[in-house]
Amino acid sequence: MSAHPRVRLDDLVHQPVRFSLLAGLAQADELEFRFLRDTLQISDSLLSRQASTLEQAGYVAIRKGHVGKWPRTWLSLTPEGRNAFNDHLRTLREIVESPPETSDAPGNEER
Amino acid sequence: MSAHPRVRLDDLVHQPVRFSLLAGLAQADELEFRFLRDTLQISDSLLSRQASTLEQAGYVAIRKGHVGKWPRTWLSLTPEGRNAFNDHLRTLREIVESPPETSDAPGNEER
DNA sequence: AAAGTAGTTTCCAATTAGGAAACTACATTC
DNA sequence: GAATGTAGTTTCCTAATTGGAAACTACTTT
Repeated sequence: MSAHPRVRLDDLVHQPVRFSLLAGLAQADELEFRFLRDTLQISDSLLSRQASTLEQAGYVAIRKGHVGKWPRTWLSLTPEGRNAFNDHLRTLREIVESPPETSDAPGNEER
Repeated sequence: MSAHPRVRLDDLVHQPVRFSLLAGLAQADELEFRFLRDTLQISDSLLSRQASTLEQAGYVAIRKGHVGKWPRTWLSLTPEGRNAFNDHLRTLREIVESPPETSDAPGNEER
């Protein structure tokens, strides 16, 4: 018996804040920390930690630079991050679309 | 400033076990408790609790009956459950598809 | 010196997930 | 009629997660 597709869902990707963050990055080369914080409507501390989490997982790259003299941080998706995100979307679709197996193989008669 | 679609995600729907359960029910009129337990590969206790959670939320109907003399339980989606699930899918797509707002409205100049 | 920018880290409370074990209620078997 | 099996349900418990607040770092401007 094969595993239910659910078990292939990536918790790191599934969590709504991170899912939205990755979805944003999947459509832009790079996004600013503050832009993400504002559009996702979360605190600095939360974004900072979620970004670190995703960076540690190898899903997101964090680039530090300056605009004028001010520090600034940009996030982008790594290739692995893009794969993880796309795989996750595929799995979600699979869960939504695959009909429940009627399992009328031998050995499943009513009792 | 309008809310990010993420905030419209329904936690009750989003959680992977419940998401998969609802996805299954969305494609079948009714499914047996044991069938769901086996295909989702979870313990009886977990399915029992998730089913109750979804029932209390009004998303799932639980029907008790007998097959021969043995008790049996079937789950089905209520209309509200179907709406909640479909809304959730719409929101997921919206998050995935809506490009990050470049927000070049006045007042967003570089510093 | 004080206040502001741009985050980061620590702290904390609240919630959740999920298995194990115990329990209910009825049916069958020895 | 005592033990065992079916079909769940409830209670117990541990581990992990979520997310804001507050404190902190480091540099800049007033």
